[in-house]
Amino acid sequence: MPELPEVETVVRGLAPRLTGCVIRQASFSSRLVVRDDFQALAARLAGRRIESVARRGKFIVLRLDRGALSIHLGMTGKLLLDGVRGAHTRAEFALDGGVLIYDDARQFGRIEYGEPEPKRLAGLGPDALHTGREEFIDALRRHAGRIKPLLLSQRVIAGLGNIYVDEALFAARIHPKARASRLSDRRLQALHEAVANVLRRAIAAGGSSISDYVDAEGRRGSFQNEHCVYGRADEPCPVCGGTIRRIELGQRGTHYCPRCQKI
DNA sequence: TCAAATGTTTGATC
DNA sequence: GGATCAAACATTTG
Repeated sequence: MPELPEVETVVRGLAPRLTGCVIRQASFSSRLVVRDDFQALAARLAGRRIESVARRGKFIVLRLDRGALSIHLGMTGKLLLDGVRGAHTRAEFALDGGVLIYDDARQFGRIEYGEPEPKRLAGLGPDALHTGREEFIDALRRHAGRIKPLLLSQRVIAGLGNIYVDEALFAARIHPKARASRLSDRRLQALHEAVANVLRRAIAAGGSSISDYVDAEGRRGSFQNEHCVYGRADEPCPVCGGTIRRIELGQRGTHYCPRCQKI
Protein backbone atom coordinates (compact mmCIF):
# COMPACT_ATOMS: atom_id res chain seq x y z
CA MET A 1 0.00 0.00 0.00
CA PRO A 2 2.43 2.66 0.95
CA GLU A 3 4.94 4.27 -1.34
CA LEU A 4 6.38 7.74 -1.04
CA PRO A 5 3.13 9.68 -1.73
CA GLU A 6 1.14 7.61 0.75
CA VAL A 7 3.82 7.91 3.44
CA GLU A 8 4.11 11.64 2.77
CA THR A 9 0.34 11.99 3.18
CA VAL A 10 0.44 10.12 6.49
CA VAL A 11 3.35 12.27 7.73
CA ARG A 12 1.57 15.51 6.80
CA GLY A 13 -1.44 14.35 8.76
CA LEU A 14 0.59 13.29 11.77
CA ALA A 15 3.13 16.10 12.05
CA PRO A 16 0.89 18.89 13.35
CA ARG A 17 -0.81 16.54 15.80
CA LEU A 18 2.23 14.69 17.14
CA THR A 19 4.96 17.30 17.27
CA GLY A 20 5.55 18.29 20.87
CA CYS A 21 3.53 15.38 22.27
CA VAL A 22 4.96 13.14 24.98
CA ILE A 23 4.72 9.35 24.74
CA ARG A 24 3.06 8.25 28.00
CA GLN A 25 3.08 4.54 27.28
CA ALA A 26 3.80 2.18 24.40
CA SER A 27 2.75 -1.45 23.90
CA PHE A 28 3.51 -4.01 21.23
CA SER A 29 2.08 -7.36 20.19
CA SER A 30 3.89 -8.52 17.04
CA ARG A 31 7.35 -10.11 17.07
CA LEU A 32 7.49 -9.55 13.31
CA VAL A 33 6.81 -5.82 13.37
CA VAL A 34 8.89 -5.14 16.49
CA ARG A 35 12.11 -7.17 16.65
CA ASP A 36 13.37 -5.56 19.86
CA ASP A 37 12.38 -6.66 23.33
CA PHE A 38 8.89 -5.24 23.91
CA GLN A 39 9.41 -4.27 27.56
CA ALA A 40 12.79 -2.69 26.97
CA LEU A 41 11.53 -0.66 24.02
CA ALA A 42 8.43 0.47 25.90
CA ALA A 43 10.63 1.57 28.80
CA ARG A 44 12.88 3.51 26.44
CA LEU A 45 9.97 5.32 24.82
CA ALA A 46 7.99 6.20 27.93
CA GLY A 47 8.34 9.89 28.70
CA ARG A 48 10.02 10.77 25.39
CA ARG A 49 8.95 13.95 23.65
CA ILE A 50 8.32 13.89 19.88
CA GLU A 51 10.43 16.68 18.40
CA SER A 52 9.53 16.15 14.75
CA VAL A 53 7.73 13.87 12.31
CA ALA A 54 9.34 13.41 8.91
CA ARG A 55 9.58 11.04 5.96
CA ARG A 56 12.70 9.41 4.51
CA GLY A 57 12.00 7.24 1.51
CA LYS A 58 9.09 5.13 2.68
CA PHE A 59 9.99 5.46 6.37
CA ILE A 60 8.14 7.62 8.86
CA VAL A 61 10.70 9.00 11.30
CA LEU A 62 9.71 10.30 14.73
CA ARG A 63 12.64 12.24 16.13
CA LEU A 64 12.52 12.13 19.92
CA ASP A 65 14.25 14.18 22.60
CA ARG A 66 16.53 11.17 22.73
CA GLY A 67 16.94 8.84 19.75
CA ALA A 68 14.45 8.29 16.95
CA LEU A 69 11.71 5.83 16.04
CA SER A 70 11.25 4.67 12.45
CA ILE A 71 8.02 3.15 11.21
CA HIS A 72 7.82 1.35 7.86
CA LEU A 73 4.28 0.44 6.79
CA GLY A 74 5.27 -2.58 4.71
CA MET A 75 2.36 -3.61 2.50
CA THR A 76 -0.65 -3.23 4.78
CA GLY A 77 0.50 -1.00 7.63
CA LYS A 78 -1.70 1.86 8.85
CA LEU A 79 -0.83 4.52 11.39
CA LEU A 80 -4.07 5.88 12.78
CA LEU A 81 -4.61 8.85 15.05
CA ASP A 82 -7.26 8.09 17.64
CA GLY A 83 -8.17 5.05 15.56
CA VAL A 84 -10.04 2.02 16.81
CA ARG A 85 -7.98 -1.00 17.80
CA GLY A 86 -8.83 -4.14 15.87
CA ALA A 87 -7.74 -7.69 15.11
CA HIS A 88 -4.56 -6.47 13.39
CA THR A 89 -3.42 -3.83 15.82
CA ARG A 90 0.29 -4.48 16.43
CA ALA A 91 1.33 -1.45 18.46
CA GLU A 92 -0.23 1.33 20.49
CA PHE A 93 1.21 4.62 21.66
CA ALA A 94 -0.61 6.52 24.37
CA LEU A 95 0.28 10.19 23.98
CA ASP A 96 -0.63 13.21 26.03
CA GLY A 97 -2.57 14.37 22.95
CA GLY A 98 -4.34 11.17 21.88
CA VAL A 99 -3.67 7.57 20.90
CA LEU A 100 -1.63 6.38 17.93
CA ILE A 101 -2.53 2.91 16.65
CA TYR A 102 -0.35 0.80 14.36
CA ASP A 103 -2.47 -1.68 12.42
CA ASP A 104 -0.95 -4.18 9.96
CA ALA A 105 -2.66 -7.30 8.63
CA ARG A 106 0.32 -8.87 6.87
CA GLN A 107 2.93 -7.67 9.37
CA PHE A 108 5.49 -6.73 6.74
CA GLY A 109 5.90 -3.39 8.48
CA ARG A 110 8.66 -2.61 10.98
CA ILE A 111 9.00 -0.37 14.01
CA GLU A 112 12.57 0.29 15.13
CA TYR A 113 14.31 2.53 17.61
CA GLY A 114 17.89 3.79 17.49
CA GLU A 115 20.25 6.43 18.83
CA PRO A 116 20.81 8.72 17.16
CA GLU A 117 18.56 6.92 14.68
CA PRO A 118 17.57 3.40 13.58
CA LYS A 119 20.35 1.65 11.63
CA ARG A 120 17.96 0.76 8.84
CA LEU A 121 17.88 4.36 7.61
CA ALA A 122 21.59 4.44 6.84
CA GLY A 123 21.29 2.27 3.72
CA LEU A 124 18.79 4.49 1.94
CA GLY A 125 19.66 6.16 -1.35
CA PRO A 126 18.72 9.76 -2.17
CA ASP A 127 15.03 10.58 -1.71
CA ALA A 128 13.00 10.31 -4.92
CA LEU A 129 11.23 13.61 -4.26
CA HIS A 130 14.20 15.71 -3.17
CA THR A 131 16.93 14.62 -5.52
CA GLY A 132 18.32 16.98 -8.14
CA ARG A 133 18.75 16.00 -11.76
CA GLU A 134 22.48 15.36 -11.60
CA GLU A 135 22.34 13.21 -8.51
CA PHE A 136 19.38 11.24 -9.87
CA ILE A 137 21.10 10.47 -13.16
CA ASP A 138 24.33 9.64 -11.40
CA ALA A 139 22.67 7.19 -9.00
CA LEU A 140 21.13 5.24 -11.89
CA ARG A 141 24.07 5.37 -14.28
CA ARG A 142 26.29 3.57 -11.81
CA HIS A 143 24.36 0.36 -12.38
CA ALA A 144 24.08 -2.01 -15.29
CA GLY A 145 20.74 -3.55 -14.40
CA ARG A 146 17.27 -3.03 -15.84
CA ILE A 147 15.73 0.30 -15.04
CA LYS A 148 12.63 -0.94 -13.21
CA PRO A 149 14.35 -3.09 -10.55
CA LEU A 150 16.86 -0.27 -10.08
CA LEU A 151 14.13 2.26 -9.41
CA LEU A 152 12.56 -0.16 -6.94
CA SER A 153 15.81 -0.54 -5.01
CA GLN A 154 15.72 1.71 -1.97
CA ARG A 155 19.52 1.81 -1.90
CA VAL A 156 19.62 3.42 -5.33
CA ILE A 157 16.67 5.84 -5.01
CA ALA A 158 14.46 5.87 -1.92
CA GLY A 159 10.68 6.11 -1.97
CA LEU A 160 9.47 4.56 -5.21
CA GLY A 161 7.43 1.35 -5.29
CA ASN A 162 5.66 -0.74 -7.87
CA ILE A 163 2.87 1.72 -8.73
CA TYR A 164 4.94 4.85 -9.18
CA VAL A 165 7.80 3.14 -11.02
CA ASP A 166 5.37 1.84 -13.63
CA GLU A 167 3.66 5.23 -13.89
CA ALA A 168 6.91 7.19 -14.12
CA LEU A 169 8.40 4.88 -16.77
CA PHE A 170 5.22 5.24 -18.80
CA ALA A 171 5.29 9.03 -18.53
CA ALA A 172 8.97 9.05 -19.60
CA ARG A 173 8.24 6.53 -22.39
CA ILE A 174 10.96 4.17 -21.17
CA HIS A 175 10.63 0.38 -21.36
CA PRO A 176 10.89 -1.25 -17.89
CA LYS A 177 13.56 -3.64 -19.17
CA ALA A 178 15.80 -0.89 -20.56
CA ARG A 179 19.36 -0.94 -19.19
CA ALA A 180 20.01 2.16 -17.07
CA SER A 181 23.62 2.41 -18.16
CA ARG A 182 22.55 2.63 -21.80
CA LEU A 183 19.90 5.36 -21.47
CA SER A 184 20.88 8.76 -22.86
CA ASP A 185 21.11 11.88 -20.71
CA ARG A 186 17.96 13.17 -22.35
CA ARG A 187 15.97 10.09 -21.46
CA LEU A 188 17.20 10.03 -17.87
CA GLN A 189 16.37 13.72 -17.57
CA ALA A 190 12.87 12.91 -18.81
CA LEU A 191 12.68 10.13 -16.23
CA HIS A 192 13.76 12.47 -13.43
CA GLU A 193 11.01 14.89 -14.42
CA ALA A 194 8.45 12.11 -14.75
CA VAL A 195 9.26 10.78 -11.27
CA ALA A 196 8.96 14.22 -9.67
CA ASN A 197 5.78 14.97 -11.58
CA VAL A 198 3.97 11.73 -10.80
CA LEU A 199 4.95 11.92 -7.12
CA ARG A 200 3.78 15.53 -6.79
CA ARG A 201 0.47 14.77 -8.43
CA ALA A 202 -0.01 11.66 -6.28
CA ILE A 203 0.69 13.61 -3.09
CA ALA A 204 -1.79 16.27 -4.17
CA ALA A 205 -4.38 13.48 -4.58
CA GLY A 206 -3.63 12.04 -1.14
CA GLY A 207 -1.92 8.93 -2.56
CA SER A 208 -3.34 5.80 -4.21
CA SER A 209 -5.84 3.55 -2.43
CA ILE A 210 -5.86 0.27 -4.33
CA SER A 211 -7.12 -1.98 -1.59
CA ASP A 212 -6.81 -0.63 1.90
CA TYR A 213 -4.46 2.35 2.15
CA VAL A 214 -5.78 5.14 4.37
CA ASP A 215 -4.06 8.16 5.90
CA ALA A 216 -3.70 8.99 9.59
CA GLU A 217 -7.35 10.07 9.76
CA GLY A 218 -8.60 6.99 7.93
CA ARG A 219 -9.22 8.74 4.59
CA ARG A 220 -8.54 7.09 1.23
CA GLY A 221 -6.48 8.70 -1.53
CA SER A 222 -7.73 9.21 -5.07
CA PHE A 223 -4.66 8.91 -7.29
CA GLN A 224 -5.65 5.37 -8.30
CA ASN A 225 -8.16 7.09 -10.60
CA GLU A 226 -5.28 8.76 -12.44
CA HIS A 227 -3.14 5.68 -13.01
CA CYS A 228 -2.28 5.33 -16.70
CA VAL A 229 -0.86 1.80 -16.68
CA TYR A 230 -0.71 0.34 -13.16
CA GLY A 231 -3.51 -2.20 -12.75
CA ARG A 232 -4.76 -1.48 -16.28
CA ALA A 233 -3.59 -4.57 -18.17
CA ASP A 234 -5.57 -5.16 -21.37
CA GLU A 235 -7.04 -1.66 -21.25
CA PRO A 236 -6.30 0.92 -23.93
CA CYS A 237 -3.27 3.17 -23.52
CA PRO A 238 -4.48 6.71 -22.73
CA VAL A 239 -1.84 8.12 -25.10
CA CYS A 240 -1.78 5.90 -28.19
CA GLY A 241 -4.82 3.67 -27.80
CA GLY A 242 -2.68 0.51 -27.90
CA THR A 243 -3.17 -2.23 -25.31
CA ILE A 244 -1.47 -2.01 -21.91
CA ARG A 245 0.48 -5.17 -21.20
CA ARG A 246 1.31 -6.86 -17.90
CA ILE A 247 4.52 -8.88 -17.56
CA GLU A 248 6.54 -10.12 -14.61
CA LEU A 249 9.88 -8.41 -13.96
CA GLY A 250 11.94 -8.90 -10.82
CA GLN A 251 9.08 -10.87 -9.29
CA ARG A 252 6.77 -7.87 -9.56
CA GLY A 253 3.81 -7.30 -11.82
CA THR A 254 4.88 -4.74 -14.41
CA HIS A 255 2.52 -2.67 -16.54
CA TYR A 256 3.51 -0.78 -19.66
CA CYS A 257 2.48 0.21 -23.16
CA PRO A 258 4.56 -1.69 -25.75
CA ARG A 259 3.86 0.98 -28.37
CA CYS A 260 4.84 4.01 -26.26
CA GLN A 261 7.68 2.37 -24.32
CA LYS A 262 10.37 0.93 -26.58
CA ILE A 263 13.72 -0.32 -25.39
C1' DT B 1 -8.73 -23.67 -5.05
C1' DC B 2 -5.56 -20.43 -7.17
C1' DA B 3 -3.47 -16.08 -8.08
C1' DA B 4 -2.12 -11.69 -6.84
C1' DA B 5 -1.26 -7.88 -3.77
C1' DT B 6 1.30 -0.54 -2.78
C1' DG B 7 7.64 -4.39 0.36
C1' DT B 8 12.06 -6.01 1.86
C1' DT B 9 15.58 -9.44 3.20
C1' DT B 10 18.36 -13.37 2.58
C1' DG B 11 20.82 -16.87 0.28
C1' DA B 12 22.30 -19.33 -3.90
C1' DT B 13 24.41 -18.88 -8.32
C1' DC B 14 26.71 -16.92 -12.18
C1' DG C 1 31.46 -6.55 -5.94
C1' DG C 2 27.31 -6.89 -9.01
C1' DA C 3 23.36 -8.82 -11.00
C1' DT C 4 19.59 -12.27 -11.10
C1' DC C 5 16.53 -15.27 -9.29
C1' DA C 6 13.82 -17.77 -5.93
C1' DA C 7 12.00 -18.08 -1.59
C1' DA C 8 10.47 -16.30 2.59
C1' DC C 9 7.65 -13.51 5.79
C1' DA C 10 1.57 -13.49 6.67
C1' DT C 11 -3.00 -12.20 5.34
C1' DT C 12 -6.80 -10.79 2.53
C1' DT C 13 -9.39 -10.59 -1.60
C1' DG C 14 -11.36 -11.73 -6.05
